[in-house]
Amino acid sequence: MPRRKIDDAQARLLAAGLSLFAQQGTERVNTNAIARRARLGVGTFYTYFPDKYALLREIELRTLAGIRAARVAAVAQAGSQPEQQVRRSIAAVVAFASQHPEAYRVSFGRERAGAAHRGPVVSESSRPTAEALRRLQVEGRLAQDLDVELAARAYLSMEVGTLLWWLDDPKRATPESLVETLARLHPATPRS
Amino acid sequence: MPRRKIDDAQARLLAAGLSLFAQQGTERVNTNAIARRARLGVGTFYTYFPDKYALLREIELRTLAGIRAARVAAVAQAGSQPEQQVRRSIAAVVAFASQHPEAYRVSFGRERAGAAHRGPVVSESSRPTAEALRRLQVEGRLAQDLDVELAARAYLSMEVGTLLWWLDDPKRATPESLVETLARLHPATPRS
Amino acid sequence: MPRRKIDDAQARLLAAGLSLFAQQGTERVNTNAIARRARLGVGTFYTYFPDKYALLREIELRTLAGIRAARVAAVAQAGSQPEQQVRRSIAAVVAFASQHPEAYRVSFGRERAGAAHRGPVVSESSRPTAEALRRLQVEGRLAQDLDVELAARAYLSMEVGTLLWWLDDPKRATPESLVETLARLHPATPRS
Amino acid sequence: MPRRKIDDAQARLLAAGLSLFAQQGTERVNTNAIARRARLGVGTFYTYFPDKYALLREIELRTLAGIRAARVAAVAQAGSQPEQQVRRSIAAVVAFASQHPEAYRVSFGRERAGAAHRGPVVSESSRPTAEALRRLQVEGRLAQDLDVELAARAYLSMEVGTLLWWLDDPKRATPESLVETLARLHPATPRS
DNA sequence: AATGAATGAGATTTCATTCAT
DNA sequence: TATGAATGAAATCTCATTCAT
Repeated sequence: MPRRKIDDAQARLLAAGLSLFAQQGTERVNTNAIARRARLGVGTFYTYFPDKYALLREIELRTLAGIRAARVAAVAQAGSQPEQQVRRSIAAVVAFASQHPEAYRVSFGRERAGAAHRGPVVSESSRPTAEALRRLQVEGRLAQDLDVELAARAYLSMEVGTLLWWLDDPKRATPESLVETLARLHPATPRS
Repeated sequence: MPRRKIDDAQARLLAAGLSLFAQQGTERVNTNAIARRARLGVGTFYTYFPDKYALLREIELRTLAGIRAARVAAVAQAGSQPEQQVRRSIAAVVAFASQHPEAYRVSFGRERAGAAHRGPVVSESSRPTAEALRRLQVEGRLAQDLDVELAARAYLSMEVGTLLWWLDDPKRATPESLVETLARLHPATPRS
Repeated sequence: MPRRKIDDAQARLLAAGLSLFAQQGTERVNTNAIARRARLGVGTFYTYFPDKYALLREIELRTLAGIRAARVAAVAQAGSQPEQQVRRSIAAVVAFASQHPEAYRVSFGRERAGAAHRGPVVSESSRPTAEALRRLQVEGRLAQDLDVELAARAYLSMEVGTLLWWLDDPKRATPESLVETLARLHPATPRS
Repeated sequence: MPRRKIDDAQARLLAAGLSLFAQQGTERVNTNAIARRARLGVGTFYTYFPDKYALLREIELRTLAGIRAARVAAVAQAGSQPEQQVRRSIAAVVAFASQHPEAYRVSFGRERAGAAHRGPVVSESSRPTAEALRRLQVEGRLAQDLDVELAARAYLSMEVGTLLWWLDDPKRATPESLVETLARLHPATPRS
């Protein structure tokens, strides 16, 4: 009997799942296919995940964590200027999506929820963005009557939607123009 | 066997499908359930639609047409001022989503296209928005270097994403604040 | 409402059934398709035939009657010589199959029986052949110990099987060579 | 869940299919019934065969192989005399049909291939018979102008048709009379 | 007599999950 | 732990037949 490190088997299942979900869509993929792709027995799948959607959720959580880390690092590198922070943060997400297109699409894509996919739908928290906007408001650099919660949520929707559209066909735009456009439309960015 | 007015059966199936899709999600609903809800025989479903996704597509197309019509009417009522047009157009869509929450969610929701849903995923064309932006650019009322195609697509993502989030729990915001926020973030809206 | 002569409707259904059965096979064809092809309402089918297999049976019976008539005419034209009669009879059947390939294939072909096809399977009676052989036996022109019933049945199997094989691809042989071969192998034909 | 010897399940399915096909006909039998008869789950059928017709085809191929082997053995046992070979070969097939009536009927019977049965319809190759006839022709023991291909095909049709007719009711003839009659009508057999 | 919308029994097929090895 | 043959609930789709018009 094959003896691999536990993490090896789990990692193989995650990779297999990610690859198949991205290629064929969440619903068209079944657990047997994931196990086969991972070169594991069909029963082994259930040693690591209770079902297909648990694996999907794990992929989503890891993707979210990756994006969060990328944002934090980018903001840390940026100076204290809000505009600089916004731009760096956006650039970090665009880079992430570019480097992990499968993970991004599987985690945020339309072809995503599933028959029995119950748990809370994964989405980036709008908290950090909302708080950053509030800080600007306090400093008087942003219209006082803007609903920052709503604006933060709206901005994130835009970011996700635009990146998914871009990943559908990366020739649609350069990463630079994406960053530029998203930055300009960001609530914190002043316009002429 | 029951004889009803022609097209009655189709209308019943559309209504039943919309209702069930909205309640349970595209994948959890099967054709038998739709037919039963419509008080029709299981085979009758297939007299009107080749499969579940054809019905879904029809719902989507009707929703799209409804939104388009609402936008056109709103813009026609607005004067020639671009800002007024933008705001009216947004208000029209918010009203549509508010009045047809099931149709909006089923047509645009993350609760996704699904397994065999092949046809082109429905999404509003970003054309009209892009052209409106371009006109403003020509008139010098919008930054010359903005990528209007990209901005239009980004704006629509924002609008859809925000409305879906709102419909998940309409207490999250008033329709007025939604319109206000979306209008402010619209690419055509100048900021202080 | 269309008013046609009764026989017209029945004839149309028979023609439509023959054509569809030959093209697609007995099982792949359904009553709705037959009615549609006959340009009649789906319900009209049941005015003339209780089900698909009744129509099939009617086709078979007509085919058998046609073959019988052709044989009788051929034998009548032949003189009193048995060999001449055999050859003419065979030629008549080959001509029939050649002129009505659909009817022959539908009536005798392998792709024939059906789910609920109950009635007696259609096959040419071996009676006339057996009696002709018996007459030859009495006259001392055929081996006394030949089982004429069996021989007659065997010959008919050969004729039908060979003609079906031929109709599958008529380039396989000329009608003349078919007649020649079948005649030579006929029990009544002397060899060497 | 039950664990049986590998291939046991396949063998059970083949036996169940043969039995049911022979009893009720190819079309009246469904995969569920086959699985049930084999005392296996409905899904197990699809582990071994893609559909009903794959199982049927397997039965046909095995039948064909069995007949071929029986013929080869019989001819090997016979001496070098052609007539002896012909008679032994026929006797072998009659014995096979007698011992495996279900397999013979299912494989060759009018109770036809059916709806979706696509693969090449099974039939014995007429090659060996044709070549044997040609050899006799070369040796001058058979009329030079006989079309041996056609004669071989005709003979096989006769054999199959006669055996099927016999199996419909074995009281119709003794195996010996069948062999005798088929042998006499065989193209290679001289007549008085 | 003719129609065709409606019907629902029944067949096919998939796949998450189990469990003896 | 790992395995994969076996399972059966459930979904899709077909089509012979009915019957109000």
